[in-house]
Amino acid sequence: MKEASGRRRTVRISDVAAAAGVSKTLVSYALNNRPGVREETRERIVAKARELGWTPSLPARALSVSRAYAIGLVFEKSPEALASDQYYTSLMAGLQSVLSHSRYSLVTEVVESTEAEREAYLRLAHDGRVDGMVIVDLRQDDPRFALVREAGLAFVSLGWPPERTTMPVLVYDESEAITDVVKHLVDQGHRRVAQVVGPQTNAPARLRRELYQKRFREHGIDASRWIESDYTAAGGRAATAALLDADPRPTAIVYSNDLMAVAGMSAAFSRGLRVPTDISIVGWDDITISQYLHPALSTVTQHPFDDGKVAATLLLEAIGGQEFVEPVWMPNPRFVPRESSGPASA
Amino acid sequence: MKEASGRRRTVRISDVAAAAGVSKTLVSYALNNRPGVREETRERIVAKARELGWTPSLPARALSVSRAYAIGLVFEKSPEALASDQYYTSLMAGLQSVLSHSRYSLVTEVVESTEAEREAYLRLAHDGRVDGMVIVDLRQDDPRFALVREAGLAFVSLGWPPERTTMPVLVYDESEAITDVVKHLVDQGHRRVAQVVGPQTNAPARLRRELYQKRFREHGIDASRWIESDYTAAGGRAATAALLDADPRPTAIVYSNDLMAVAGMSAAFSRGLRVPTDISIVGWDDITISQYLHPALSTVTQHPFDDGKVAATLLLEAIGGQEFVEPVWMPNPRFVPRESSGPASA
DNA sequence: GTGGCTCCTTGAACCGGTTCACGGCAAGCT
DNA sequence: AGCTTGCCGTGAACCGGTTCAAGGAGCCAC
Repeated sequence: MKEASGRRRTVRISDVAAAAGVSKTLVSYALNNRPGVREETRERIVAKARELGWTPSLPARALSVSRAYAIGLVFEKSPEALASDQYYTSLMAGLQSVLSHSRYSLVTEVVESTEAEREAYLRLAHDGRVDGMVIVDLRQDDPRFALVREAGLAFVSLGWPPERTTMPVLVYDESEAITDVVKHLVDQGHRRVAQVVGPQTNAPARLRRELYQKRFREHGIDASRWIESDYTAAGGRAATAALLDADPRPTAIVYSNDLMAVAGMSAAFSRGLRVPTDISIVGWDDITISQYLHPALSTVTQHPFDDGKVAATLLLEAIGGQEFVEPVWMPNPRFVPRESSGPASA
Repeated sequence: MKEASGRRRTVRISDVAAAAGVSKTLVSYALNNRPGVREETRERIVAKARELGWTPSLPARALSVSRAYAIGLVFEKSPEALASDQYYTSLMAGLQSVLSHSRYSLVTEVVESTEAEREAYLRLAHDGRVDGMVIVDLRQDDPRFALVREAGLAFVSLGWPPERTTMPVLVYDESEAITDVVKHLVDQGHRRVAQVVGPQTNAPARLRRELYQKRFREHGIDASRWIESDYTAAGGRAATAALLDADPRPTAIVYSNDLMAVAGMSAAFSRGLRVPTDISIVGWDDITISQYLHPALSTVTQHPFDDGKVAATLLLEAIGGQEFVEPVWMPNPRFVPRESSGPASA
C-alpha cells in the first residue's frame, strides 16, 4: 500500500532480465544493438523492456560510460544584453530543435565576467555535466579553446577558432552583405558614413568593422569614423550622440546590431533629425521588431536558428568521434533595405 | 607517458582516502559534514581533498542519492515567439544568477506543441535529469501540475496553480498597474478603448483581460472591444488592423505585450494615423527597446529577472524538503506612461 | 577484570547501468 | 574422434560515490 502511493519504483535493467529469463548483460547488449545476441532473443528482450516501460537511468549510464548526454552553452553577457538580443535565444531554440530528437539535453549558464565564464566551463567539464560545448561570441585570443582542449570536451565553434582543430567550425561570409550595404549608401550619394561597432575584443565584431572600412575606402569614403560600443541600447544611443556632434555630421550610420541602431534613431529623433531624410540608419541582425519600426529599419538578416540547428548536429557528430577538417560555410547574411536608409541629405 | 598526455585521470574519493590513510567511507562523511568524524581527522581529509583537487563526480552522486542537481525549464513556444520576447530570457538569467552559486545547473528545452511539452516533462523526470521544474505561462487546467506530481518532482509555479500545493508559488497583482493605465486613459478623455490580448487558454492572459474589462466598466467604457492574439508581432498587427477598421474607431488600444503594441503602432502608421494624436497605444512588458521607440512606448514594467531569482531560490528550498503554504507576492508591475499615449482625439 | 557505553572508523552492499573475459555448445575441418 | 571456430550467453568487475551495520578502542563503573 505504502509502496504504491510512495515514490514510483522505476524499472531496472535487472527487472527486464528477470522477466525475459536472461542475464542483465544480455539485456544491455540487446537494447544497445550490440552483436552477439540471437535475433529472436533480442526481439523478446526488447518486447519485454517495452512492456515494462523500461528507460535507461541517465546517471547510471553516465557513470559507466563517462558520458553526460548533454551539451553546454555559456553566455558571458549581462542579463540585460542577453535578453535584448534575439540572436542568442534563436540560437538556443535552433540547438534544441535538434537535441529534442536525440537523448541529449542543453545545459545553459549565464555569467557576467570572463572569470565566472572560466569557472562555469571548468565546472561543467569537471562535474561531467556535459560532453561538449557550443562556443559563441568569439573573442581575441579566446581562452575558451584552451579550456575545452584541456578538459577533453568536444565543441563546435561559431566563428573561426584561433587554432587548428578537428572539431566542427561554423563560419559565414559577411563581406557580401557589407558590400551591398555600402553600395546602397554610396548609390544614394552618401559620402560621410560612420560606424557604431561592437566590443573590439570580440573577434567577429572586429572583422565586421574592418570589412566595412575596406569597402568605404574603396569608394573613397573616410573610414576612420567609428565608435566602439557594447551592443546595448544605452551604448548605441551614447555613441550616436557623439557621432552627431561632429561638425560635418555623417549622413549615414551603420550599426553592428539592431538594438544600437534603434537607440541611434531615437538619439537622432530627439535632436529633431528625420530618418532617413536627414540621416540614414542601417542595423545588423534583423530582429523581429525591426520591420515594424517607423521607419522600418534597414538591416542585415542572419540565421541564428539555422546556425543552432547545424551547430547541434555537428556537435553531436563530434561527440560521436567524427573529425572535421573543413569549416562549414553557412548561408551568408543578407542586406535588407527598408525605410531607414535613403538619399543623402545635402 | 601515454597516460599523462591522454585522458586526464580524475581524482576519485578513494584516492583521497588512500592519501589521507583512511577509508573512503570516512572521506565521504568528512566531506559531507556528517557527524561521527573526529574534528582533527576531518580537517586532515578536507585538506588532502583540496590538495588533490578532488570534486565529486556528479553522475556517481546522482546515481547513489537519486538526485540530478539540476532544474528544468521548458518553453512551449515557437522559437520566433521565444526569441522576440525578452521576458523569458530575463527569467532565465535570473534563475542562473542563483544557480551559479549552488551546484545546480539549468536544463532548458524549447518545444512547439503541448504534446512535445508533455514528452519533455516525462523525459526530464524519467531520466532523472532534473530535481525540479520551473513552471511558467500557466494555462487553463494546466496539465503540467499533474505531470510533476506524478513524477514526484519539486516545482515552482509562476502564477496561481490550479490545485493546492506545498510547493512554492510566485504571484503578483496586476490590478494596480491596470487601474493606473485605465485612469491615465480616462483622464485624457478616452472613451473608446480596445484590447489586444494574449491567448485566452493562458490563465494570466485571461485574468489580465478581465481586470482591464472590470476597470473599463467602472468608468462606463464599453469593455467588449477586445481581440485575442498570440503575442507575436504579426498577430498584433493583424488584430490592430481589425480594430482600426471599426467605424467609430477606438481612440486607444492596450496590448498584452510590447511586441504586439509595436506592431500595432506600425499598423496605425501605415494608415496615416499619428500616435498618440490619433490613437494612443499602451503595451505591457517594457522591453528594452520600448523607451527608444519613436514615440516611446507607454507600457507596464515587470521584473522577470527578479522573478527568476526568487523562483530559483525557492525551488532549491523546495527540493531540500521545505514546504510552502503561502504564495510569495512579488513586487507589482508598474505603469510607465511615455509618449505613445496622450489626449484622446476628437 | 569484566560488562557496557560512547566515539570513531571501516568493510561491504548498493545505486543501475556497461563491458571484459570466459564457458558451453554445435558446426566445420582434418 | 579430436580440434578449432563462431555464436550465444553469463558472472563478475567496474564507474564513483553514499550508507548501513558492525567492529575496535578507550573509558568508566561495578
